[in-house]
Amino acid sequence: MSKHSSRPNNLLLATLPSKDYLRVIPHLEKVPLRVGKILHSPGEPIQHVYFPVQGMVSLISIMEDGSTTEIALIGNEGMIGMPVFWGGDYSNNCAIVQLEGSGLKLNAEIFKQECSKMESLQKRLLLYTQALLAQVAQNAACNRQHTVEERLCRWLLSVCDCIGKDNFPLTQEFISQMLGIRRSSVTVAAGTLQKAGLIRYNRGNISIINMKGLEATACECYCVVKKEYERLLG
Amino acid sequence: MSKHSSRPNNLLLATLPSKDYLRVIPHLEKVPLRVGKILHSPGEPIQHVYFPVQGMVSLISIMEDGSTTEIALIGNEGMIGMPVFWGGDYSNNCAIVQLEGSGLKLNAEIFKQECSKMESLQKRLLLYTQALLAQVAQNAACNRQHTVEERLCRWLLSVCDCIGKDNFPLTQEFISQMLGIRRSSVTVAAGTLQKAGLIRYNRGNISIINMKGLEATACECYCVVKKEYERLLG
DNA sequence: ATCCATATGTACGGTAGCGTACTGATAATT
DNA sequence: AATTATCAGTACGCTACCGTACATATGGAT
Repeated sequence: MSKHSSRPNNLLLATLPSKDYLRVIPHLEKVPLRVGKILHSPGEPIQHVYFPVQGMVSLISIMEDGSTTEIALIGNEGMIGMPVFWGGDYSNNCAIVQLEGSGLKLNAEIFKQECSKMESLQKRLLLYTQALLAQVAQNAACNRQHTVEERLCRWLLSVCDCIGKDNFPLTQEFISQMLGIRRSSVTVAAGTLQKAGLIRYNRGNISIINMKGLEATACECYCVVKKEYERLLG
Repeated sequence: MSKHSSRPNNLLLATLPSKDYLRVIPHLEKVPLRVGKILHSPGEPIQHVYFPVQGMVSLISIMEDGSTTEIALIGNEGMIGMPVFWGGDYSNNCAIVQLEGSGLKLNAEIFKQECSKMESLQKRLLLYTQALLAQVAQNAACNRQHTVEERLCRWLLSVCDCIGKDNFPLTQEFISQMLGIRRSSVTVAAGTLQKAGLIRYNRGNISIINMKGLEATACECYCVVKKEYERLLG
């Protein structure tokens, strides 16, 4: 295997120039990302940043009454702990692992030090910031304008892109918390999609059967965000 | 008047160290911000960035069907044209002036050049980025979880903070487009608030009468975002 | 094989907000 | 003063989704 292909499959890191890449790597620790693990909590200074390699992490907002809404969905194209980069140390959101995987962990202080010396990483993270914001902004509008079924389709497609598989273990309860809706609303919408032959549901396992069909049923937001990620992060 | 007090009342610029501040100022052009003026359009490279001094600018998302949703609300604490700073050159959103005012205009290329040489400005804009994202994220969750009346209260309070006055000219039609709802839904909600003695409405003019009462009726999102702005931008 | 926890399906009244349409009020224009 | 355009109030049927509750299915533990 070439030196290049031995790079971790996190796209932010993978595109660093060799010089900078070699500089970060000794500080990175490969860790498993287990479902339910909270990578940072609202209001608490972030101790470590993570570069996901596999799996999926959700950024969620939790209201006073406990209701949850997904703000953004992050996979191996991104980084967890951006407030460290921005300088605010923490945020009001919660980063939680939704699909098993692994990532590269880095102490926040070391990250700050190294980042300040690496223009390539800064540039990359600025672009990633814009992509992330595009996603969050689209969510804000989508939550206001689109139906449960449209949003569910969009979300399933996003998950699919995020982990690069067309089947994944997720309960309807889980999904309902991401979409900020009732569990039984998910059941109904998922049932419709299943009858239409777009997905198959099996006790906590979803398979995407007809990707094109899902895209047609999803709201425009899926494509809008996907294109923007491609434009910004290539 | 001291040299300091002659600084423009844009908080991002106002807090720069003197050295850097003096460096930017010759490039800034004071311009009026007239209602309806579009400062940048979706998908089009941003030519100028703006530092609002007075007035209010909305960042809005426009769907394929023409429906609009406000993503963020920006006043003299912020900057318009952040994609230039992030490196993506443009975004999918539209920046439009909602309340008359003025601002400082700066060519995007010059901004990039100067910004790359000024660490103080970069740091400040990174913190502002986090604040902006906090606002957008809260909107995403708020749009999902809260009622029209709660959101209207929140929005009115935000406008109030943004321009520092308790009365402002805004039609219900306008507000409905910001909140992503029908005009007549605004009428009903505003009517309730008026009967409760919290606001007064007069043919395109809103006065806030009972600020505390409005806060009590608004959702938590108002305070959450306000506190985060204070924490990050002090 | 049985039990149990977990996951999913279904039902039903309730309601917030929509789409649409029409009326009434106020300011600007002639 | 009369006309017009803009803005706000009201009404009404409709729909998507909620809150809640209960029934059913399924895989893992005993």
